[in-house]
Parts: sequence; structure tokens; C-alpha cells
Amino acid sequence: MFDEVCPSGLTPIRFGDKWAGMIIRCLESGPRRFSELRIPLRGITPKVLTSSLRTLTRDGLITRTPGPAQRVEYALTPLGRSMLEPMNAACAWAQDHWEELLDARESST
Amino acid sequence: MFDEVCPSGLTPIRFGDKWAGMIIRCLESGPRRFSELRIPLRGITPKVLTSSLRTLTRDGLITRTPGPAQRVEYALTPLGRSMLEPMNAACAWAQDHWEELLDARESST
DNA sequence: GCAGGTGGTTACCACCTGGATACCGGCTAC
DNA sequence: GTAGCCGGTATCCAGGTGGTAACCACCTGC
Repeated sequence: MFDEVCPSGLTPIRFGDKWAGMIIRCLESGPRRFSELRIPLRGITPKVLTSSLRTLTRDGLITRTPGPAQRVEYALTPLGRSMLEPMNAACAWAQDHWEELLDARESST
Repeated sequence: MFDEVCPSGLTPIRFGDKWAGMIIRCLESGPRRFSELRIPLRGITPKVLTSSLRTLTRDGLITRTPGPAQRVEYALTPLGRSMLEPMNAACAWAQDHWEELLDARESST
């Protein structure tokens, strides 16, 4: 997940800050905890993850619900989940035109 | 066009750099020249416009064709035009959820 | 030949994003 | 009671993005 040559690094479409899109993807299949998110998001530092999560919370895309024993769960809100729609459109576009994008980049070297 | 309270300033979705999305929108209805683009993109400085246009050209989204007497025309490529699809999806999402976004922002003040 | 428009370029700079590293308070298990 | 995990903070810093202001070569019209 989230390869280093991930299309999301090349495609000129971004959702929120650098990590927001990936975070939403991570939460797509259910709530996750802070330290669970750190694993797929290889290399993210706690500070940056915290700030991304806060922005997403402020914008009403995810919820932060503390559980017992400082476990904290992050989950998509309906609004956040609705954002998967344009995200999927963007991903589909990127996949469809992946080759063209690469060609354009290469031929302009 | 491109109001100061334009949704694109609030929505967490961006296409390319700060101006790329608007440039593509400007070219949607046909080729435009450098100085024609400066008008709808109020406040853009020539330097920034140049760099945005170059990035878009490098990525194969627009073409730059010099005409007679240093007139230069910028136009969407098929690839660039195809990007209108995910852009429209994003715009539709933003419009549909505009109120929710505003509410979330306000209630977290 | 010179004024003005066109399509830039150059130099400089402020701000913001994201990253590195270290640290920390609360809770639980042993 | 102390070791260790969890969910963060605090501090500092490099690089990139976008902006300001000034300048410029080229062509056209008068």
C-alpha cells in the first residue's frame, strides 16, 4: 500500500494536504487507531499525522473518539466517505492516463 | 469568474499548483493567449503564470503554440481536456457538500 | 524612430509545509 | 513500582511555493 512510485506522487491531483488522501483511504474499510495509521503511512512522523488528522477533523471528514485506556479511534464521517467519490474519479483518471503522463514527463526531459 | 470566496479556496481538493485548475477552466472554451489569461486570473503575476503554464505544458495538459508577432496561444490537449472529468466530479462534490463544509469549519472555531 | 503592447525573465523574499529528533504524561501488565 | 505502549508535544530546520518589483527583447502602429 502506498508504493514509493505511487501514482499519487505524480498525478497533479491532491486531496487536502500531503497525507489526507491516504488517510481517508486507510479509513475506508473501518476505523483505525493512531498507531495503526502510522504503519501503512510509512515514514509519517507523529507530528504530521496529528496535524493532518486535526485538519480532517476540523473539516468534518473524520471523527476522533477516545476510547478506554488512551485508545483513540479515527473514523470517516458520512461527509468524509462521500469524498471517496471524487477521489475514485481522480484515481480512475490517473490510471487511465498513466502512460500519457509518464510519456509527457519523459519527452520533456 | 473565480470569486474571492470561490469554493476552490475552501475545498480540500487541488489540481496541480495553485492556479492550474483555474487555467484549465479558462482554456475549456478554447485557446487563450498569455495576456488573456491574466484577466480572469485576477492578481496572478506573470512569473507565476509562466511557471504554471510551463508545468502544465511539461505534463502534457496544454500546448504552447507561438503565432505571428509574438502572439502565443495556449490550448488544452486531449489529455488536459480529459482532466475536466475528475475536475467536474470534484466541483460537483464541493457544491453538494458546500454547506456541510462551512458548518464544520464554523463549528470548530 | 519611438511609444506601447506582448510574453516573458531576474532577483529577492516571506511564508507555509513537511520532516527530524527528542521528549512526555497517562495507563496497563507484570 | 516500574517497564513499556499509546497518543501525542516541543523544538528546530530545510525546501518549496507564491508574491513583489523591476527589467527586457521583440514586434507593430503611427
